[in-house]
Amino acid sequence: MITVASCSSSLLPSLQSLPGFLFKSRTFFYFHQIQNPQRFCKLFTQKRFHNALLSPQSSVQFPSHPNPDILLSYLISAVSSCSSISYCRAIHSCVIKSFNYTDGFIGDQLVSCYARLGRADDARNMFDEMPNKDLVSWNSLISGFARRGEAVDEGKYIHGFALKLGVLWEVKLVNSLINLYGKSGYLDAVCRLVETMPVGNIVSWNLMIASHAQNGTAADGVGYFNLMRRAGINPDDGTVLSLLEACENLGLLKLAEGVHGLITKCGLYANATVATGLLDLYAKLGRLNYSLKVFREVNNPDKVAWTAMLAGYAVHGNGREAMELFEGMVKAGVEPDHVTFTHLLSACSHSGLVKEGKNYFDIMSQVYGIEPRLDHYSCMVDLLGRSGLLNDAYELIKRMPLKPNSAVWGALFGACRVYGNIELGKEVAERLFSLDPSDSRNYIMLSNMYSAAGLWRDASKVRALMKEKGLTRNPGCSFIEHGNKIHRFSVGDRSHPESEKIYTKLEEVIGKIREAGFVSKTEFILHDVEQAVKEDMISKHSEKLAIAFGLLVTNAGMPIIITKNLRICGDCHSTAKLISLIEKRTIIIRDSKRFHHFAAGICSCGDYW
DNA sequence: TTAGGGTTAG
Repeated sequence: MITVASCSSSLLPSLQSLPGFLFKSRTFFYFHQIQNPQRFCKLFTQKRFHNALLSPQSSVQFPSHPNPDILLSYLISAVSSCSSISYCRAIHSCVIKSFNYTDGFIGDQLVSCYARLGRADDARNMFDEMPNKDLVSWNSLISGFARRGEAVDEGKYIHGFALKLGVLWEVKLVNSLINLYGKSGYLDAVCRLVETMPVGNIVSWNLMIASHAQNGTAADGVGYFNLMRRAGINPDDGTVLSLLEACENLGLLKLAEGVHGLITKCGLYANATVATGLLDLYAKLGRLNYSLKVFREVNNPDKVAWTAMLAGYAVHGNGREAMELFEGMVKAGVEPDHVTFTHLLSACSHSGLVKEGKNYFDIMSQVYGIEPRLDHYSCMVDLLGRSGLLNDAYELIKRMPLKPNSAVWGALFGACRVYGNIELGKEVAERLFSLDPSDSRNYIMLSNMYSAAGLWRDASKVRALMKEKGLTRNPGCSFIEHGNKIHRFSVGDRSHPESEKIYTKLEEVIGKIREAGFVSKTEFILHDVEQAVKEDMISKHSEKLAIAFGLLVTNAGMPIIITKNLRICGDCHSTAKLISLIEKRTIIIRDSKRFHHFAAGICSCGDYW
């Protein structure tokens, strides 16, 4: 039994002699009597206690206990499960003050807690305080740095140290280092380490696949998988998760289907992490129907699985479905969290559901006790801005208690561009320039805004500023899968072997839509050049070339799925709509922000691109 | 009477 009592501070001395745990919130002191440690541990994972412990005024005191190690151990495991950095710090200082535990397993646990909470520096400080470090301490520290993903120097330091200590060939340590180097973009070091490694295990293989997937050589990662199979090693959940990551980076649906088959064959489908990873991948590859199929096959989907499906609906612009899914989630008794709400709000915004989005934003804090974060604010600004409520969006930014970041201002900037509000756009652009002076996208967008309004002089000033800062435009390119290969196109690209046919097809299709009365939206060209030249440039945009290629190589009735590295341009957007109508094709384009489904002359984004 | 390290999905 745990008894929880709130009392005034005058009762404190008498309570402190009891075995229990004491903490104070802003107004009350609470005392927990520990008779059943397991329940005690569970208690700390409950949210109502987090709030008290999380408040800045809270402090933690330990009354006497027959075995303080046990008490601390419970506390620390509670810390790691409640993911609270302030609580972790409170325990840390208490450990130092009251018990002076700076080594042994208590120290290891704290290093691990900090590492798992992503606090590499705190983990490092704790680690440095410990006089006796064992392998577990080392591994905990490395995993903390790996999570941060920019720790090559620390990796080298630890690597050298481990060599000196003669513990490098502990497989878990090597794996930690592979992970650290891989996450830090240091693939060379990964390969060198593995070449000299006496013996690895399945985790080492999985990490090799993941390291390649994360560093732009996903095809080599798949190669490692084939080597692994030839070596007679059976894949596990970690293997397929690494492969799913490789699929995402290669963008190959065929490969994803192969991994899906592998998952089924190896009986890994029951693993919630694997199934969720698969459904997320299908959504990212434009196959929302496959995602839904996987989702329906998951037994008792958890919060993450529901949210992954919701995120799929959101990015494809299926707002109503997302809302229904959310209702289903609540009905199933699964508690949504801040990530769920981010995607739900984003779904509302991508579908223009203003009233609904506002309502979800309200109930998020009022019903679910989730305080809005920056992501939620940028969704709300996008939602309001998209429907033309630019002032409301701006007011929300002024009112928000957090310091707006570039995502929040960027959402408003996007709305300024769509609604041609140059005055506000200029102001917002200044904010973005000061927040992120080297992000060329903001300069391009402002310049485009001026160009669209015919303000050529202002547009060229922005371009000059870009040049002065040495910023270049990230070249746009589009990708399309065909015959187990990704075909890449850039503007005016003639490098494809089928180039002649592609241009002929493109001319034919554009001819058809011009006959239907369509005029190129040449305001999307940055430069102030002759109309004819503009039309020529814009007609060779990478997404148009990819569409023409898709029309050539796929059968009638098949959807054409294209990925673009930047936002789709307005002219390509209109062209894709008309092609979908004239050629009777579904065209799906994933740009850097969302999916556009073009069918029968309309786009799922409702023309707010 | 209990706890720590390597891959791990939204």
